[in-house]
Amino acid sequence: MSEKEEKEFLAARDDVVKKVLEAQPDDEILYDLAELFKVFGDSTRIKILYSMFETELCVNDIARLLNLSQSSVSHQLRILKSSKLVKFRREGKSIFYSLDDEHVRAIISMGMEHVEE
Amino acid sequence: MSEKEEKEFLAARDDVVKKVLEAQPDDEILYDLAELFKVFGDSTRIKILYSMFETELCVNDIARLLNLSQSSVSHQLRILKSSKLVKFRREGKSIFYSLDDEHVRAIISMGMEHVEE
DNA sequence: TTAACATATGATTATTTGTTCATATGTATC
DNA sequence: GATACATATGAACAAATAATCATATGTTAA
Repeated sequence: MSEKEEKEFLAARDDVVKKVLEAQPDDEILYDLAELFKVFGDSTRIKILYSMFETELCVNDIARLLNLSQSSVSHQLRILKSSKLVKFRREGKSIFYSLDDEHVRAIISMGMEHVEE
Repeated sequence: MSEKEEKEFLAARDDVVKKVLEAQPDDEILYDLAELFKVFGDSTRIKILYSMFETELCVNDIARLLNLSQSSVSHQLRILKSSKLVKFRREGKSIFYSLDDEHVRAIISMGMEHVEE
């Protein structure tokens, strides 16, 4: 590369960087996005989410199903709740959890497609 | 709840648990799925991925763009590479990275929709 | 209101992980 | 080959986090 070409290359890169920077969402949004994926990024939580793919389950169901302590399930459900990934309703002594919306299913399905390649 | 109702309730729950267990993918798959989302679950990596949404970038571009050290970017790109989320090509001294496939964009977009609610 | 059951939560601990610093590898130009 | 530049990598350290244990809260039925 000649010296002139070199200069042009650098200027071109600067241009690209500047444009990308303008198109980039606010840091805050990207931070929230990462936080969201972090919730999906634990195998216990993924198992819990997946078990609710077709039906609602109570805490005890999940604990037995996945061979986890009640405490552990409860802790994880709290995280899933606060990320709005699951909703719940009380019925007597039990509390039934289910996936909050179609986004959750869609995100998991997309991930599955990538993994199953 | 009468004692009989109680018994029926427990039997019904057992049934549900059994059915869910049968429908659940292998642990190995769910583990891989969690590992995949874990990669998306860091704000530095999300920023890197997002910056490549429209165009390929070299390591130095990304470092300047996101105000990160070259080393840090390189480490993260290694993780993104091994998860098959980005591909790359060499051009002279530089190495240009880009998103590997449409799944990556789709997963990020889905996440964005959830976050932006 | 007490006993029994279901779920939630706080503190502690062990593990995982992202960044930094130093250095190595790879490429082009002289 | 020597130099300069771009990227990769290994080791070490600090911060984040999931499981466990103990205990608290909430609900039902006697």
